[in-house]
Amino acid sequence: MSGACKERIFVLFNPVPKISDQKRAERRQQILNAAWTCFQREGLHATTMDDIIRQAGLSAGAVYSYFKNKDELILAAVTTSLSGLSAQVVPLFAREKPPRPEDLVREILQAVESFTARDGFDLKRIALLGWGEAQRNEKLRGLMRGSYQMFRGQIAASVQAWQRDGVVDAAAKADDVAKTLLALIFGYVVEAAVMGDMKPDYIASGLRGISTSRAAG
Amino acid sequence: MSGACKERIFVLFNPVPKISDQKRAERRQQILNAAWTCFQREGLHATTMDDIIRQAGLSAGAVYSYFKNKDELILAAVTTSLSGLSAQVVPLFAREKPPRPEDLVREILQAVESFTARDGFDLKRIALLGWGEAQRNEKLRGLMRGSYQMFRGQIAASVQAWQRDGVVDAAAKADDVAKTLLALIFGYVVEAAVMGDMKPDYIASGLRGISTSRAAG
Amino acid sequence: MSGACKERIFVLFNPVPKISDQKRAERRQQILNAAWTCFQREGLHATTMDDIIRQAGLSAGAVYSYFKNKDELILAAVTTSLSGLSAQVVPLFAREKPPRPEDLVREILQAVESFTARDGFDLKRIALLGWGEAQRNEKLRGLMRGSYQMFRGQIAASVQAWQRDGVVDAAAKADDVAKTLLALIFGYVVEAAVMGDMKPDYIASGLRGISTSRAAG
Amino acid sequence: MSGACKERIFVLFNPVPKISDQKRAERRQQILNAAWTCFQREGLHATTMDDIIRQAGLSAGAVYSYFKNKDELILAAVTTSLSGLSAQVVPLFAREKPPRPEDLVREILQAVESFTARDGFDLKRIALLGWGEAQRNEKLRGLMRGSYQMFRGQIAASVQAWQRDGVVDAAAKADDVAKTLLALIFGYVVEAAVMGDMKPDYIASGLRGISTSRAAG
DNA sequence: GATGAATGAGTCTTCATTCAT
DNA sequence: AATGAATGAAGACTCATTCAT
Repeated sequence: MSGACKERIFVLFNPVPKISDQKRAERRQQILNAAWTCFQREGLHATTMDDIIRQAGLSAGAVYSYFKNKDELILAAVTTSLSGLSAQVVPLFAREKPPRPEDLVREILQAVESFTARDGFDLKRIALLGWGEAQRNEKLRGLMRGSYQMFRGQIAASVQAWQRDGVVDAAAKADDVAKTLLALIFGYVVEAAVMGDMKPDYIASGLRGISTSRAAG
Repeated sequence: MSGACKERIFVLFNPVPKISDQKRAERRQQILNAAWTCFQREGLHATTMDDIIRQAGLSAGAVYSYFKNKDELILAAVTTSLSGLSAQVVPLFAREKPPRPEDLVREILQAVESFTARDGFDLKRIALLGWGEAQRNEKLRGLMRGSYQMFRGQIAASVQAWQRDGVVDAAAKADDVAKTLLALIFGYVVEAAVMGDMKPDYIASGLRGISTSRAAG
Repeated sequence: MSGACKERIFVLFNPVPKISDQKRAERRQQILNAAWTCFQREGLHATTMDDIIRQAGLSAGAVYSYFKNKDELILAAVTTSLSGLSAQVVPLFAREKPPRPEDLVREILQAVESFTARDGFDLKRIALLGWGEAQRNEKLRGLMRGSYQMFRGQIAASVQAWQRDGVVDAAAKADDVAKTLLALIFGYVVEAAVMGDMKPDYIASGLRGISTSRAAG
Repeated sequence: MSGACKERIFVLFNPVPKISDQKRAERRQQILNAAWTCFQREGLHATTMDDIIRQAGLSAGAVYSYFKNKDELILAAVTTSLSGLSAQVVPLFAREKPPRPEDLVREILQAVESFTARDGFDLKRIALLGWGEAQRNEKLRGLMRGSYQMFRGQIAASVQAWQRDGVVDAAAKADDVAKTLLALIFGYVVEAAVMGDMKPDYIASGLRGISTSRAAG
């Protein structure tokens, strides 16, 4: 046995070929991108693992080394888009004083738009699919509720600030207003996905229209 | 007794075994109910035909004699719930003068609730799944857009009435307000399905809260 | 109970509606025609009972009252065409003296053509399918062999007549010649069905060509 | 020993699991053999994919990775046997001078026999089934016609050689003779498959018998 | 670590046949 | 006798996942 050969064998048994953490993260993201592309095109369950594998340009084994099974990939695809969106929205609530309701909503929707518009597809559709999936997937539902609960809380805080400033009726229940604004945001996502003719400005404009005048008939 | 006799003769000369139209309609509805139950429990594509067949208590062949294939059953399940809902909502717009925005929205949401609450399940979930499916099913998307377009038009007409009465800013674009209110309705469905803690009143209350006071900071 | 009613009931239990034998035979033929049409279009096993039922313009029950099951219908369709063909060909052998080989073959092929050309389809195709089916259906194979055995015998008798007249080499084995001529007839059916450019005259002409001259190279 | 070492390193850098082309071809042939066995036993459409899968000793998925669907497998089974047979027959026409008609026919039939006799079954039956299938399968019919057209052309060339040598009447139409000889070959296949008592020699003998003597009655 | 061929349980759908009316 | 709705076993095909190389 020659020295050169020994070296080689050493290489064989040494865990050197380990991919760097960064490389791993990139690969994972590559798979998630492929999954998003396929999911938004075909839906969560009508997409096959093979669709995703081919879209990612990897081998089956490779994909399965990043995600244990399809359910986990679905979960990751939905929650990642959820958390990514949260990350975009959170800073909007960090300001000392929130802008007027219609402006806050517009900013949130713009954040949604800027985060969801991927090259070639639209993450809003993933949200839509995710909501449907949450009906049957307890884990996802739990994650989702937690995330939205937090979001609602932040909106409610803004509402209270508005109430202090007289922008919103002090007698209103802040929680109801928060639920209403969250519905507006969710509804925007649906309407944009289904009808296709939506822009954040329309909602801002509509919201201003409703809340401006106030004489009873 | 000639009655019994007549019956027999009727049988003799009438090659009957054709099922009555009413019976057919009932059977169809029975299958649709089974499909709704399964779909809202498992999602559109994760539900198997066998699930539906067993839930309906029929044979495979029987189900397939009412719906050509799974896609058609999905289409029927979604569009039927869509049109059923329309039927509930349309009368609300038939009145000479619409109630105030928050009241109209509350009534619409109540109609949604009363239509969607089936024994044991909730058609709002079907709507959610239907929106997701519309992303990949052109026919469904077309049907859905037509239906919602009409709905929007009716809301816009109410908005114009409100503008005449000074309830809504006359300078607002009625279409934007209509889009906003539709978003609110869609969003309510999502939030109710995902979070589970919604009632029409919350939205009515929240909407009133937003629109009452009006002094800038 | 009125008298009229009794009469009616009498009618009910009396086996009057019995269809006449002739009517029955006509119905049977109607079904066979439908089966032939479907079989030659789609093949024996790719044809469904429903195809035949619809083609015959009858109900499932009606068809099943004439043929116990699909296998029996296949058997009847093939053997009927077989025996029908036999009936056409037999008279050709009844003459005291057979015409020359090429003429006998031509006549047989013409009989095949005239029997098989139905309006809109071609029973030669049924023969083709029948031969294939005989590979797996013992009963059909037995029937077929018997029929062809008899046919061969009649050809062999003609061959012996030819040999007495010096038209065929007296040293030849009559059975071999008979087998050869039968092959020619079968082959014509195949070639006509597959290639589509065949006429009895071509075979007669070819046969004459082969058998005329006789100098070795 | 560095040999073992080299091997390992080769494995390390070469992402192999792709099956070799030869292995693939073998697998394909294994499936085709299984299909032939099943088809000739049960017919094309009465054979189930499961029959073939079990006969091949493979899994469903494996078979489907070689043939897209049943129709493609049928097509491949028939055309492969067609082209395999062609390959056997073509050399017989490559000689400068064709043997006498009965000898050429005998040689062709012997080639048919030697090619079609597989261990345990007989490809002639596949030909029979293929002819039936060609009635309903346009693609197969096209392939088949092309192949037989070419075959006919080669026979016609032999006929012309015979005519130059005075073996066949110079006045005969070479095409008719070719069609006749092709019919003889097809018919042999049918008669052998259906009656079971055929040998190439019988046809050769019969053909000689017909063509030897020539005095009219 | 990486590959992609192989597996086989599971899915959709058809269709021969029956039988209540 | 006649009908055609209903049955459900069986067939074609897919696809998530594994594992030998």
